[in-house]
Formats: sequence, structure tokens, C-alpha cells
Amino acid sequence: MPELPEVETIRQRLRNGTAEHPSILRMTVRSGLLMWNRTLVEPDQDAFENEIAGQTITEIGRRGKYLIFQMDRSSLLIHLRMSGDIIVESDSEPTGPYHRVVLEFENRTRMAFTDPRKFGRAWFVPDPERIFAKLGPEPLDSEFTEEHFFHSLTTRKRLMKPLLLDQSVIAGLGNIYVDEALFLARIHPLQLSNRVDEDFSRRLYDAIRCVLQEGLYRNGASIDWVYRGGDFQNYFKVYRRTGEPCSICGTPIQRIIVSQRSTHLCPNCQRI
DNA sequence: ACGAGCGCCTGTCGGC
DNA sequence: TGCCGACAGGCGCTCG
Repeated sequence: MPELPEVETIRQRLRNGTAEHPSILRMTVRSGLLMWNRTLVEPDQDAFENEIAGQTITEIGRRGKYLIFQMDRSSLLIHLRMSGDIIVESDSEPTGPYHRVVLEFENRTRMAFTDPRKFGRAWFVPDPERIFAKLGPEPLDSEFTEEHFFHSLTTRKRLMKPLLLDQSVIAGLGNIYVDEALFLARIHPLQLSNRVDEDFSRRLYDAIRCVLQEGLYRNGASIDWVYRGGDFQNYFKVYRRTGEPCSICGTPIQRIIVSQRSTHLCPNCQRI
């Protein structure tokens, strides 16, 4: 489901609390439960449930699309993939059918990693950086510079869309924000990355940061039945707008398949 | 070093 | 109403 803005919104709500539930910062785990075995990559179920009991959440962070629940001695990492979400509820509620990992806290609330499609993954490890080893830079951090990005494009010979979806190049972009960024930069998703000049690269660099910032400002995008709570979907220029007129030139938005993914573009504004 | 294809899963929606 | 295919915010794998 979620990309960087959605994951970041979830992180902030867990950390700061909402009208519906308090912050889960500094909550102590009474018991950890694994409801679907494949969701937890490591360690095994017994080690997880034994080790997490009694640990307190000391910080909630994010790296790319990963949520980081920093605890006393280890960190719980969660990647929501396509349909994952995090909910906080009273532990008197019946356990929902999509709960995959549950942390019951001492104050009778619980946090659940819910995931209908079971693509999501979790890790409970002492050294989270090992899991993040292959991730590229955070696109909104200062270490992600125009020069770095230009270098990332020109030292590879790749189609723009798969390059931007590649988490080892930039961490956090997914199908929505890639399509929106390419439209904003007026770049065709099948453009070859090594055939670009600095002007072109800067346009895309700015577009990536712009759409991510707007996504964050709108608290992410809510589509279908999954993630709720953001309204960036109302501001999409191309994503899932096949056939609708381009907001710049009126040409119908086109849908093609690139990297097995739906790809939306204005064939007039975005040319190779 | 690339992209294409496929597998992993379940739910929703539109067409017939 | 029921069935069936298309589609869904991701990513790891194999194969050319």
C-alpha cells in the first residue's frame, strides 16, 4: 500500500497520538503475538514472542517505506507492502481477521499490524541497519542532492520508471509518486536515464521532492478500502486518471504497463 | 547490468 | 444473483 508519505503519516500518528488513540511511545509490551507465520522474517516465532515481552517502545522512526519501532534491546521493523496498516485499539476488541502481528501493551491497548494480502513483512532485530543496507538515500534529506541524483541517473542505463521505483536508488517512492513526479517533470516513464542533461535531472529532482512534500501535507493518499486518513488522491494529476484530460494540455491521460505496473502519463506533455 | 515474467495473497469492482 | 477476469500503493526471485 503505502509509500513514503503514507508511512510517514502513520509514523507521526503513532508517535504523537490522535483523537482516537494516545501515543504509543514509552508503552511497554505485555505480550507480542505472531498471527501469520510468514509475516515475520526473523527471528522465529518463539524467540520473537519471548524477547519482545517486557520491552518498551523508545522511539518510532522511518527509513524509506519501513517503520521502525525502537525498543529497549531490539527494533521491530515493519514494511507494509501493498495492503498493510497499523492500528491501535483496546485489547478488549476481538482480534480482527487481518491481524498479523500484535503487540499488547500493559495499559490494555494494543497495536496491530494488519495486512489482508499478507505481503507485508516484519523483523525483530538488534541491528536494523543490516536490513536497510541496500536502501538508497532519503529523498527529503539533505544528503540527497541534485548532484547525487544526476550521478544516479547517468551512471546507469535504465528506464526512468523502474529506476525511480528501485529502492536502492531512492528510498520511499512507489507507483503513485513516481507517476506524479514524472508528469510534473514532463518526463516520459520510458526515457532512458543516461540520456539526460543536468537541467532535465534538476527538473525531476525538484518534482520528486515536490510531490512527496505535497503527499505529506495531504497526509498521504487514500485509495480503495486500504489506507484511510489522507486526501492526496484528490490532487493526483495522472495516477488512475486514464482517459481524463491532462490538466496542462487537455490530452487524454494514457495508461501503459511498465515494469508490470500501471503507468499513467500525458502522451503530449511527456515525451521521450 | 538491465528488463521481463512470475509468485506471493486477498479483496473489490465491472461486465455479462 | 453469481461467476470471472482485471486490477490493486511492493518486492524478491529467475532467466535471458
